[in-house]
Amino acid sequence: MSTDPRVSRSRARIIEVTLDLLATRGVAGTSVDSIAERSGVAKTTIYRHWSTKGEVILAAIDTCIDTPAAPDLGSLRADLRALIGGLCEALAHSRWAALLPSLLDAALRDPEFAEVHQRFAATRTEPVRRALERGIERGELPADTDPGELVDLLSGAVFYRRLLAGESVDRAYGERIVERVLRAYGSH
Amino acid sequence: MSTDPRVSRSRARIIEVTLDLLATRGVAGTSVDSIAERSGVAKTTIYRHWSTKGEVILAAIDTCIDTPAAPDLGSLRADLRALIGGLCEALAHSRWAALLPSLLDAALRDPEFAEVHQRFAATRTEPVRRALERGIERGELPADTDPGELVDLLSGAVFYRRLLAGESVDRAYGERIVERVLRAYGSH
DNA sequence: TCCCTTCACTACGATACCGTAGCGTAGCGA
DNA sequence: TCGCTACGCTACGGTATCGTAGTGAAGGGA
Repeated sequence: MSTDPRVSRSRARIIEVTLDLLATRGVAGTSVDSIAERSGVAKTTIYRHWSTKGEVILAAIDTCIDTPAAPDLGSLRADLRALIGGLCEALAHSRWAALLPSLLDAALRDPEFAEVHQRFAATRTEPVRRALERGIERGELPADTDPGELVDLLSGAVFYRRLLAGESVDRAYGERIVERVLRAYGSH
Repeated sequence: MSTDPRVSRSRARIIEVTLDLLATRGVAGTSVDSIAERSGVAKTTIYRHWSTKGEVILAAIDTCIDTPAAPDLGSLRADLRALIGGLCEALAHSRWAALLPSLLDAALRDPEFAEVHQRFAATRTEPVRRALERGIERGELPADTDPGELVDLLSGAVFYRRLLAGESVDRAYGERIVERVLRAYGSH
């Protein structure tokens, strides 16, 4: 009952090429024909595995979700430096970052894409939220701190710089942002 | 040498409908045929005014650029509250906000769209930068303050909340962010 | 009034794309 | 070895889209 190696090979090639095309041409610019051509997998085979273009693309994007390493390092500062620094690196190098603008756009008009984006965002935000709550419990942050606002400030700066301003971000930048934001909450 | 009223009428209708379509269907989903159909202006007429679909869309987007009111209110806090509050309102209600994700995506692959987005971003950030420089001169901010970092934090939080998290932003939220960020720079 | 511009309309040609059908082949597992 | 499954290939039908051509009507300015 194990999977036919031909199946997994086809699927892998299709997903791989689809991700490449998504990164360079975006969701709207990625066609099934181009996936077939670039992957060497016949178009009919693609439709044997997924019944619709949208499903292929969603399946490909789904493979990009990477849970950020979220260790409990014992202090809010250390946790945030690790998390936001990691976010910067992901935004600079990961596949997800390359197709994020396209995903964002698609999510506006298609609930299925919206759901995938939602899942991405949650995966990224959740560890930050947990670190913040630990910080509140430890007294590193005021008890009435709004975690959402902090997430907006931390993640926002990084995303803004990368997506809106079009500049690069690295771990050092992320750590600078963490230091600055912590100061706004009285953490020294 | 004044313009034929028929010309300006056609142009206005085309731009108007194009903006509507861009907001609902995005850049990729907006076709010349649909613009013609919805506007009542013949497709041939559209091509009399612009030689390419891309030019029509760029012309439409161009009309969305609105320079934010940038008064010198005498204090950094007042200036930022006005500017970031205005940004929140623009993100919540303006046409530009509705087509921003699509523009962002298009800018990744087309230098013409990138240039338009660049102009948008500059129009928005420039007044903030100037307010920050005035704040540094007045001593409301440390002399070695990096204005870019502040812009990232202020605008970033707002954009992140609206575009990435998909929640709404209003003037009150913007002002909260301003207060929080100012605290990080020792302004009380 | 009269001429010139702009317009709407229909009809194209060309291309790209989606999703399907049929057929013969090659690889997998028993 | 042998049957079954997945595959590649070619060829469709249907639709959407871009951009162009030609014609006749309507609106604007002198």
